Amino acid sequence: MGLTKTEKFTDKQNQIAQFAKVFGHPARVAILQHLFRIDSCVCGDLVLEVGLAQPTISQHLKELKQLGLIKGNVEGTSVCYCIHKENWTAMKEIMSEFLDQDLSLQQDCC
Amino acid sequence: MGLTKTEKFTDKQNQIAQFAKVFGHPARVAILQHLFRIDSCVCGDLVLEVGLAQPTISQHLKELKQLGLIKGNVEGTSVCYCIHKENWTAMKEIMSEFLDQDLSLQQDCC
DNA sequence: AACATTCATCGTATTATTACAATAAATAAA
DNA sequence: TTTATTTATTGTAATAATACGATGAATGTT
Repeated sequence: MGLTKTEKFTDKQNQIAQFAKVFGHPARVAILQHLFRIDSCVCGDLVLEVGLAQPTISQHLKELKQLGLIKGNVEGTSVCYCIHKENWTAMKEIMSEFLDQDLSLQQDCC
Repeated sequence: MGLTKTEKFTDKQNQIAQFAKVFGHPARVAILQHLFRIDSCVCGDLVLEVGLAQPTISQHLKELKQLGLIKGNVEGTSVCYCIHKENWTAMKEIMSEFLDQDLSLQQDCC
């Protein structure tokens, strides 16, 4: 069917998956890393930086924006993007809770 | 096209995306959480726990195994799965480096 | 106003992912 | 050996994701 059965899972599980999915493409990872590296906001040079076509970058930016991880600000003819600090921190909280589960209890039976 | 242009990105970026992608489905999140919760290994009751069909679970387990995040051990007619501790720790290292980028330098111009 | 620049959106081809029925493979139990 | 149990694999239908050309929208420049 190709349709994720969201209703079978908890809100938390769906939320983790949603964040993870947006990081599940190297272009979006590259975009975010670039936004972190450049301490001011950045616009269309992401196209040059990442090396994909402009509509493709725009599409990836849209997904990052929809999840709230970045903000976009129109500045004249270009658009300035940056990390959404508060939301990034909130996301990190959720992802860390998942990633940092206690391994010491694990039996490693295999 | 629908084909990720892996060659445009660094190994690190592709690796981050690959780990993130496997967490990008709530069923796999649920499977991993269950493997963490149960301090011994677990087999086919993941089907009951998660609520998807057996071939679907088997497919998700395969992906987690291929990335090295879980191990599977045949025990009689059933298979015992558990977290691969070392690889999980290594993955966490890589993901943390990405998630924990320094926000304090960010200008928040938008 | 006319043109240029930058980004978003639309349309669409291609590939990937998800889910499951059917079936095979492997082992245990009778 | 036959039967049951458990998991993996195969095949396939349906949906999602990726990428980009073409085009539109918005603003700046001349």
